[in-house]
This record gives sequence, C-alpha cells and structure tokens, in this order.
Amino acid sequence: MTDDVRWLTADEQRAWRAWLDAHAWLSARLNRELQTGSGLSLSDYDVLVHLTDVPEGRLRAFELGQGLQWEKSRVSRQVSRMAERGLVAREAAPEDGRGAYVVLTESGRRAIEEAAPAHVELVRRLLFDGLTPAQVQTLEEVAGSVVRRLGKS
Amino acid sequence: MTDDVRWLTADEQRAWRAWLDAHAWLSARLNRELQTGSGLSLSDYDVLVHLTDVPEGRLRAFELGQGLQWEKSRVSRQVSRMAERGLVAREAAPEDGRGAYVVLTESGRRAIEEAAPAHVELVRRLLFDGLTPAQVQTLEEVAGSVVRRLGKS
DNA sequence: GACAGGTAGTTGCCGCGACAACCACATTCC
DNA sequence: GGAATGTGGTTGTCGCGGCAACTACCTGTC
Repeated sequence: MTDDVRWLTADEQRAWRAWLDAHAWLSARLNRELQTGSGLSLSDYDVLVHLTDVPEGRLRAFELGQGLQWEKSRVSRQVSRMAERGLVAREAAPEDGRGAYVVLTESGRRAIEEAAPAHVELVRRLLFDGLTPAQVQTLEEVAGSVVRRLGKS
Repeated sequence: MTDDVRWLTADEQRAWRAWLDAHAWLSARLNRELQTGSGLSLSDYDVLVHLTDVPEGRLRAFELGQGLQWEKSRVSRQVSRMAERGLVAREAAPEDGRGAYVVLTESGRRAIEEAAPAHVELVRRLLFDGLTPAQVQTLEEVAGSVVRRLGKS
C-alpha cells in the first residue's frame, strides 16, 4: 500500500532474474535431453535415483514422498505412470494394511543405469565446468541459506 | 557405457541438490503466497510485469514470448486464461493480419500493483536478507555462466 | 499473380503438480 | 471393544507446460 516497500536493488534484481532464467533453461534442457535420450522425465529420474539409493530398491510411498519433498498425490500418480511403463512396481505392505511399497524393477534399474552417465555429463558441462570451486561453494551456501529460511516461515 | 564418466564430486553433488531444493521450495512458496494473497499465479505475475514494463502496456504475443522465454502455445493459453479473468485483453494487430496484441487492462494493472509489494518483500526475506553482497554477486555470476553455456549448445 | 517458404497464433494431446475430498486401516482414549 | 482422531494412498478437478499439427497470413521469387 504505502511506499515503504524495500524494493530490490539493481544487483539483486539481476541476480534474481538470472537465477530464475538459469533454472528455467537448465531444467528444460535436462528434461528434454533425458526424454529424447532415454525416454525418462526428470521426475522419473528422481524417483529411480531414490530407489537405487536404498538397499533392495524398495521404499514405502510416503518415504519416497519425504525424500523428494513431493505431495502424496504427486507420488501416487507418478508411481502409477511409472508402473504402467514397467519401471517400478507396487506392492502391498504386509505390516501395514494401508501401505504400499514402490519397488524398482529390473527394467527400471537398467533404465537409470543407461540414462545416468549422459545426464551427469550434461549437468557437469552446463553447470560445473564453468565454475570455480569457490563458486561451487558459494552456490551451496546460497541455496542452503534459502532452504534454512524457508524452514522458519 | 564405460566407466570413464566424470561423476560429480561430493561438493558438486551437494551444491546441485541444494540448488534444486532451494528452487523447488522457493518457487512453491512464492506461488502459494501469491495465489492466496492476490489470486495470481507466478506466471500471471510474470506476464503482468512484462506488460507494465512497457509503455502503453501492450505487447505482441510473440514479443511477450521472447521476453519470458516461453513457447508460443504457452503464451497463447496463459493469455486466454488471463483474458477470461479480465487481467489482459487480446487485440488484433492492424499492421499484421496474423498478429495479436496482449493489452494490460485496468484490472490487471491494479492486480499487480497490489501484489508486487508483498511478493518482493517475500523474495527479499527468503533470499536476499540471508546473503552478503558478495554472495549476491556470485549468484549472478553462476546463473549467468549457466545461461551463457546453454546458449552454445 | 502464383507458388514456396516462413512466421504468428491456436488447439489437441499428454504428462506434470497442488489442493481437497475420500477410503481404508491404525492408534488412542475412554 | 467402540468412537474419535490420525495416517497412508488414491482420485477428481483444475491450472500449467511441451510438442506437434494445423490455420491464416506474410514475404519472398519467378
């Protein structure tokens, strides 16, 4: 209402816009490359990464959701789509009648093992090859600061 | 295939994950706050910003697309939704029979003027208040580097 | 002025994502 | 043990976003 808003400085505006741009371009590019290269979306990839990170390649749906910071409805639908394509399977949880496990299939494991090298290579080429170690360090600090601030309101 | 992939170092992995996390949380939060506070989405907001930046508050659809780095289909649909809500209006371009202008309405101008202060305040609180000027500078460098690298393949 | 190629914009289709409503089972409290 | 409350998952609805197909128009070139 009044004029005592603390607007952004020119530097801040540039940094803010640059960040938004960089993220938009980068994720679009990674998604596209992943899609055409291996038929996976970034979301598929993330799910598969989480499943391969864990012994047995099986997680309760809600655990997957926590790891990915996803809504449960998002988890549910993503798993449905992936299950249709054979990348994962659902299994009832014997110890909890409500629960469901999401299990990595052989085909899912193969898919991510084939997709990962090119994906990582692209992240490296587009992001890290252009940065000094100090910049990498600062990037982590900055991102960390945001996450911490989001934590407390 | 072979094992000569240059995987990410631990530092790089942390920075990468932190970036993805920070962006996911931040944009979710900004979107939510904007939505509940003023009924606008981030996309609505971006369109309105671009229109207010320009004299007369009118842009050809393709110009808007260039400014936002959006697909033309995305522009078209976004404008349709916003036009339904009275935030913008479409106008035929007299000088090009194919063309369409997107025009800021009074109601659109009011909407962004009401939404902007809280939005900027939130960006400041969640992002810039936690950063030193040097960090802001580095953030811009990093993001800029990514955008430049995306330019050339 | 006709035809080829390019450009502006819309639409269909599908995958993605948030929110809310809902179902089923678990837990707690009496 | 039965009601109240909580938790894990699914589904409906709607807005968002990319790609490809399509229409309409413009800009050459001959």
